[in-house]
Amino acid sequence: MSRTGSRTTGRPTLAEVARLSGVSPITASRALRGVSTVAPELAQKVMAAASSLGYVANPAARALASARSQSVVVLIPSLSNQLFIDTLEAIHEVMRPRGLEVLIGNYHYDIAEEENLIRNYLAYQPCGMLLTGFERSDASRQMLAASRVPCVHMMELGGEADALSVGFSQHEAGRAAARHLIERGRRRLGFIAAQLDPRVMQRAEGFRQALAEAGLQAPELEMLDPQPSSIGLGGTLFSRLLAKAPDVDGIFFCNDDLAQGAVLQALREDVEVPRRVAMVGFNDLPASAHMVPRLTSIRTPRAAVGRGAAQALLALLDGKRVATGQQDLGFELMVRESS
Amino acid sequence: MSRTGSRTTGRPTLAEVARLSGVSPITASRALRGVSTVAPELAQKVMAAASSLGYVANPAARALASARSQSVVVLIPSLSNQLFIDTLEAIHEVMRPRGLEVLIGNYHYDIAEEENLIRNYLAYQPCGMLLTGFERSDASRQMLAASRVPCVHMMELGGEADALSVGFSQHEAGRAAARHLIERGRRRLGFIAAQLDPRVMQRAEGFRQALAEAGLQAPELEMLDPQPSSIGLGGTLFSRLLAKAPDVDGIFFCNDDLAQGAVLQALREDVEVPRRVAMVGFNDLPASAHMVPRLTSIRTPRAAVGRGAAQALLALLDGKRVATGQQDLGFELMVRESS
DNA sequence: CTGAAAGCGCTTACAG
DNA sequence: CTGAAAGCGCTTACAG
Repeated sequence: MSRTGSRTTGRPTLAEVARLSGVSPITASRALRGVSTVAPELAQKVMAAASSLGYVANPAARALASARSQSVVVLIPSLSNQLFIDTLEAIHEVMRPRGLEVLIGNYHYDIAEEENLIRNYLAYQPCGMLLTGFERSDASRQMLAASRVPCVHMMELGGEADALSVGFSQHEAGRAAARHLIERGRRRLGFIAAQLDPRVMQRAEGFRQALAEAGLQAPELEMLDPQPSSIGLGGTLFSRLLAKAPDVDGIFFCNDDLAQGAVLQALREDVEVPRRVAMVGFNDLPASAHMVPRLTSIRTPRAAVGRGAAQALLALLDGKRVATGQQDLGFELMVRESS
Repeated sequence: MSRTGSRTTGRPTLAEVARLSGVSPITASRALRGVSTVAPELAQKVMAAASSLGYVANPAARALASARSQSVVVLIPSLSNQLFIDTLEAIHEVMRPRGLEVLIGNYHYDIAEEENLIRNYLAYQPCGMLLTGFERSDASRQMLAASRVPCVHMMELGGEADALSVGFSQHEAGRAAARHLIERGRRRLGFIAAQLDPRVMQRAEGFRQALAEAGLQAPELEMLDPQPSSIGLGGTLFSRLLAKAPDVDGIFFCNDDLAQGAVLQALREDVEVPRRVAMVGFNDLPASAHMVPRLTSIRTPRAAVGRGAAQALLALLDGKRVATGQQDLGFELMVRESS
């Protein structure tokens, strides 16, 4: 009946493109998706018709018909940590040119929230998922497995045997920080950390191991605070550690914002850095190289992680079995003035 | 034929929920969407069936049938400016509980890229759009108008008569910065800016106007650089301005990262702040209150802008005509040590 | 290499 | 307040 069709969108449809180019809708569909079986001349015609009409495929119809959307879900624990912003940008740069939409889910370091996000996003039938690390609820793991959506894990290495991951060894990074301070002649090494997510704790372990290897264990010089990491907290924890253990002569911070807060607090309290206390940060956030003194920090390959994870996922989607399960992108110690 | 149905998703469907609760699919649909005409007892049954099956509606099917998705598109010029992160978070906090998905488009301060994003996102049939400011291409404007998708503009006030906006007066903010410095007795006022997007230029105008009102115009003390704003650039521009005009005694920075870079550079060059040069930043980013000296800055209501814009859009969707076209959320001058 | 038929899982009108 | 019918705009299988 109703050709008055208030149900239609007004946007050009595949059928119109097909009509204009004199082929069937299926052929038009194939041509537009770049399916190779279409004769080049027909494909040309279809492309021309599509662009002359300003045709853009309806993603909902496409998803419904194929039971798979052109969306990739990325789950990250925080948006306020610059770290993940860089990773997200890199993911976008890889995915968008391929016509894939990136759905971002921030679970605020809350495993139950991540589970809800997974439940909801699975309904979108994403063609792939990019996850942060390996810690999640059993329910999350089951939903993910049942959905058979291809996943790539970011930031950490490891996980189950068949898991794909792109990241670096958090443990080794923590170790490298400690060894650098030890090589600089420091003997009373502190560790200041916040958030305390799995990756922070892996760095803590690496740090402790290096101290143990050098016979310099000092659990009394650790300040672990579960609050979110921030500049303000870094200053506070630094003051507290110094008051409690005036002989501390080197500190590793689990994130640069803490280190930045500490170096500013030191300036305020006239504590000489690095003469009295050397400092090493983590992530090498943009501000660190400009601090006074300039912060030594471990530069993490966060953009490369996003890019690598996105590319690994694309390879999976293209049916290319990815060669290696774990991609270790390493890290780099940027030695500056604070150590 | 194929009840082997590899086309189905395996996920529970509305039909199954309907069968389990003994109603028709339409009634189940209505109950799940909270359409009020459904008898409470039936609605109860449907809800129970849905949750026992773990039913989550297929957004693609929903969007296809209703010609409208449950997605809201947010277009922002940058992700590396903490400013927009806070706005995005606030938007998510309002939208997600309502079951709306937030699609984020970053156009990197590039109007042509914004146009592409609009073209592509319109295919998703979003139920609404949140835009940054009013500057965009004619094509963008036409597509938006033709789509009839409800829009709310963020950050700036103004626009066309029927435009909805939530923000604050960038012009007044620039003026307030200048007046504060003048009240502090400063007479040679500089302006350091980067990115030079429309909002920066509006602040510049306000700043200039206040100088003019006080007879203190000094165009030679303006350093405008189109590069992206960053801490490093702030330090560089500050050094350059000081070298060029040693008598500058107050500076307004269009963004806090520039001001942070300048205050750190001043520390390095032994330029006393505020004795020799007072500084006022913009946005009051988290690090500013911790600088040495602590930065005076204009705190912008970025989370409130996101929240307000999201709520205004929801009101529009609910058919409540929003009372006011412009929502001025103001700003606050945070006076600290640098001025 | 191309196409006619069927169907993806919902909601929109329209009745009653 | 409830439902049978039709349709949203694509793609999947199946033929040829």
